[in-house]
Amino acid sequence: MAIHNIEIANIFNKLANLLEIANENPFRIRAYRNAARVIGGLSHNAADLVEDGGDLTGLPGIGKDLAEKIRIIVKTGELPLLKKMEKRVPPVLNELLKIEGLGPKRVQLLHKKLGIQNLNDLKKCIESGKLRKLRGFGEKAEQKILSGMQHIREYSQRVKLVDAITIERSIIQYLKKSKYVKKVECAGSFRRRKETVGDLDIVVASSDTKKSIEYFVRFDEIATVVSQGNTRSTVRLHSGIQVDLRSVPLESYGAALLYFTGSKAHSIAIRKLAQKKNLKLNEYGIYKGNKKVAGKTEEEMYRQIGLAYIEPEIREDRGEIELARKHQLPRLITLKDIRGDLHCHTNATDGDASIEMMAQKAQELGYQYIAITDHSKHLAMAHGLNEKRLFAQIKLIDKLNSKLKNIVILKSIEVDILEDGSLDLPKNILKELDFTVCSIHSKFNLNSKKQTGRIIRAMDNPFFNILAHPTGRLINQREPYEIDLEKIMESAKERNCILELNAQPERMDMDDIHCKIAKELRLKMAISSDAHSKSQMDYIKFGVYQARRGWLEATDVINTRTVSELKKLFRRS
DNA sequence: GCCGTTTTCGGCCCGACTGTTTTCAGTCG
Repeated sequence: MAIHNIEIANIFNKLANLLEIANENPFRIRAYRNAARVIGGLSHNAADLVEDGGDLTGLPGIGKDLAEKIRIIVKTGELPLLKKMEKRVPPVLNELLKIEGLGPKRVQLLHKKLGIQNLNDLKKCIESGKLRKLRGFGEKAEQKILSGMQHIREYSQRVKLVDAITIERSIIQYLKKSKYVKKVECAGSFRRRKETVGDLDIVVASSDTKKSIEYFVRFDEIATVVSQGNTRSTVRLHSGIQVDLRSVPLESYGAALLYFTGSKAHSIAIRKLAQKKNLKLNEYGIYKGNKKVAGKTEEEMYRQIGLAYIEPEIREDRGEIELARKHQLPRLITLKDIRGDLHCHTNATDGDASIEMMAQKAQELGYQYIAITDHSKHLAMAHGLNEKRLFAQIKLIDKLNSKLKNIVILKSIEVDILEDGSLDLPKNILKELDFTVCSIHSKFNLNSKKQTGRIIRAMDNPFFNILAHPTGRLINQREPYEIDLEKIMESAKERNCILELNAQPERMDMDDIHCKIAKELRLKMAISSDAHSKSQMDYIKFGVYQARRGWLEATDVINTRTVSELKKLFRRS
């Protein structure tokens, strides 16, 4: 069984937690956490690298020892040191760490002094008053732990970006009304446009940081104020999401924005870079001795440590710092580069607008073209098109095209890839289309070899153009189906096929890491809304965010091209 | 456990808030 990067990262994180509870060397613990982050953020499978006999010690923070441990995990699926630690420290203590307010030191104390092994023990100790007798615990701690125990599961899921946006908007609108707030922006993974966010990190520039915090905690969507100081505050909203607000003077705004945008890996890397140049970098600025040399803007901060400005979406320590040093960063695609949408449904199947209405929306967005891609007959529940109905739709589009001036409607279909790898409609009708979008809507549970083979066989069909939502995953709902995505990308490249970046907020399929791999393979991608209504065509922006996170430039994305360029691309031979 | 153009030993990113303490450890980001 193949070991994924995330599993290696989980093992190291678990080990780090146990070592911490066992009071081991904090720097050794940090080394494991760092390794977990590095492996978790890799764009290729560490397991493949091990199988190919590659050298892992080239990775930052991975030395001889960790490389060997990774090799053992890949070969055996487990790590002896973790087993050993689990004998020393009951692994259930790992669970206690998930309670807000409980860290390794206190969990260790609870285990040692009160013999607490699980949540139930902990609850009993609080009820019997044993807990507050412990040094360092009091009444407040009791309450915090009790409420923390209830929220372990409730808040564990990350929020989709599309949902976070509406919450962010209302916080920002509220803050902008205060006279103490000069500038405000949501930083963190929200600003990096990750597909999901854990919490919202708001950065404020203020003439009076204390007053701005006092204003913030009066926001009417707040359920509880977790902490409140002169420069920062943490709150929990009624929606369940946590919001951290940080308020700094205007001259430190850039530094605070940089610091709280992260990612953590990026922040640490640039901090180390500053240190090498004998500078100190923190959330207030860059300091040469006691003298502040930057802080007001992010541009100034980057410049001061010898880097070009790095867009938030790629601040992940995945090679961007080295390129910024050489001024060779990619010119990331923007929404303005998009000239059309290549995946849209109408009320002929499961959409809710007509072809004309969708075309009108495309014009409003400033597009040059829109492709109509309704479902094919196999998807009966969506009333998929058979040959006859598709033929009628083709005729209708021809008629509309002869009438319409500023927009071209491309004839297409989202055709099902059947279990044997054949397409759901015969070639004699597919050849009447401008191109096809092909996708899997059934038999999600085939094993990797079968599922991968199914897709590659489909690509052998000369009328196959774009593979839609390549992994089928639904964020927080459904795992990707088992496929060898890298093999599919290579096969697509060989056959002049294109992969879709599906911009539906719950799909965001492919993810950032695979977009970056596609770019490295020089494989072209299409960013598509998969809209089922006029308003959903706006989802294209989520696709652009994801593409930017995957380092894509306009040239990597086919729907930045003109109609005639596209038509040439779709002729595979 | 990692790392090195001051180092193969002795450092390791940095600061805020809370609660319980009476000067600071623990936790968090």
